[in-house]
Amino acid sequence: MTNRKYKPGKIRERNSENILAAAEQEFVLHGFKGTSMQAVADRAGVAKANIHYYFKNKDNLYLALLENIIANWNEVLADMSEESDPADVLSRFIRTKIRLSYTHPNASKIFAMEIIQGAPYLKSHISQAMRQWVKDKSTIIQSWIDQGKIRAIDPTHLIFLIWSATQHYADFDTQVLEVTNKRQYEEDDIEHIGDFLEDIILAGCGLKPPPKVNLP
Amino acid sequence: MTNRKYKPGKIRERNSENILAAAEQEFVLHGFKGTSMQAVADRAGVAKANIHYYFKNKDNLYLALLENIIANWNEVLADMSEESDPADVLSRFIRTKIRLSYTHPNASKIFAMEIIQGAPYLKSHISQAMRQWVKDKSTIIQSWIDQGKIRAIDPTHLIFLIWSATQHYADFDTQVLEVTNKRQYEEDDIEHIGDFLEDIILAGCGLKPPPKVNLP
DNA sequence: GTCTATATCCGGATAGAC
DNA sequence: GTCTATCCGGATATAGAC
Repeated sequence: MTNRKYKPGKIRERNSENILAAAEQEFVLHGFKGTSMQAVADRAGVAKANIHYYFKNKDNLYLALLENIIANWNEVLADMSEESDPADVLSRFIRTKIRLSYTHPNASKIFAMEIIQGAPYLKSHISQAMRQWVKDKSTIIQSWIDQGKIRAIDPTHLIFLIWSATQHYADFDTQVLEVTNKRQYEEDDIEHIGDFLEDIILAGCGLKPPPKVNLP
Repeated sequence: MTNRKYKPGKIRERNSENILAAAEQEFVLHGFKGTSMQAVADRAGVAKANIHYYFKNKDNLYLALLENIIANWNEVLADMSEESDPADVLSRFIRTKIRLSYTHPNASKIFAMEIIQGAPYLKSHISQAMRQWVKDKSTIIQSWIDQGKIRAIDPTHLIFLIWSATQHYADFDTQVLEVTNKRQYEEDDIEHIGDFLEDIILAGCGLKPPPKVNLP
């Protein structure tokens, strides 16, 4: 029954968030088709019919999750420009994405599975908003190359490289943790991974001092 | 009915391969739970009951696919040693994996989804065979560092970097192709991606001539 | 070896009492 | 807003004729 004494809108909000959190877990573990509304309901602690009350159907529930995920990523690199310092921008790009993988691993995984399966729900978003985003950022990186600020490398593939290298730690955490024999990531690991990727990618772009190695 | 005149064993083999190929497609498109035996049967052009005759149940069919996939990867880097030339080994590693992503994208995708969902069927393989593989290769890379052949970087994370950067083009091909506005990869694309990744990663390891960039 | 038919169960979705 | 009961389609798996 509705507890009218305590802010009516808050109940809806709290239930809605519980359901979304439960759905996130289930979709990661079993995929879209493999997730049952019953399992989501059990995990969220509500009756199955209530999920339909809040989200109409399974598609809508899934889409609500995807929208949350995309919204979170729109802040990344919002402020980069042709005048920016490349080393600074790339460093922040890498570290922001690594931190997102650490704080929102499930979001990254759901997005990954959606793309791997052919992006049935996100294809239009990718070919529009995301393509434009990559185009904009690539243009700025190209301008850095033209200014001699960084080495001549393909800007689009540089973006793909940073995406893949950082998301790997969220999407494949099971593999990374098993191989490195850890139970979960610690703050130190995140720091170390950020250092490693910044070091090797900035060096790859010619943004680090010359290496101390005997070249052939 | 069995056509006894023409090599009885071959029929079993051909059907088995058809079913595996069809299952690969379906598992990629819909995930493990989302794939129906009926859909696999239709795609393979056999009756549903025959799949159970050949593979007993859905789990076995999936496991047969996973074993094929893993067997394919065991050739990679089989011959690297402490005496090898790092630039040569890393270059071949990168290009072999890119080519595998090009020739067997579905294998990569099924493996990726399995890991993302927590590796329910492969966890033991990862914590045993795969962990040992990474340990062995990391030891060799570390010896290169000790010999001054390459810059001091974390060997394990270098392996993760190459894995993630190369597999990205198979697993996220939908995203890559939509963003770059192509319908499918061409030979030239594979060449270009190989060049890009070899260039930036070898430079990151200090295996390329000093960059022509104004350092701060 | 291959097919049809069927047993058995579980999924999403909704009706309707409270 | 929340719950129980239920509809109905579709899933895995198997039995048994051919």
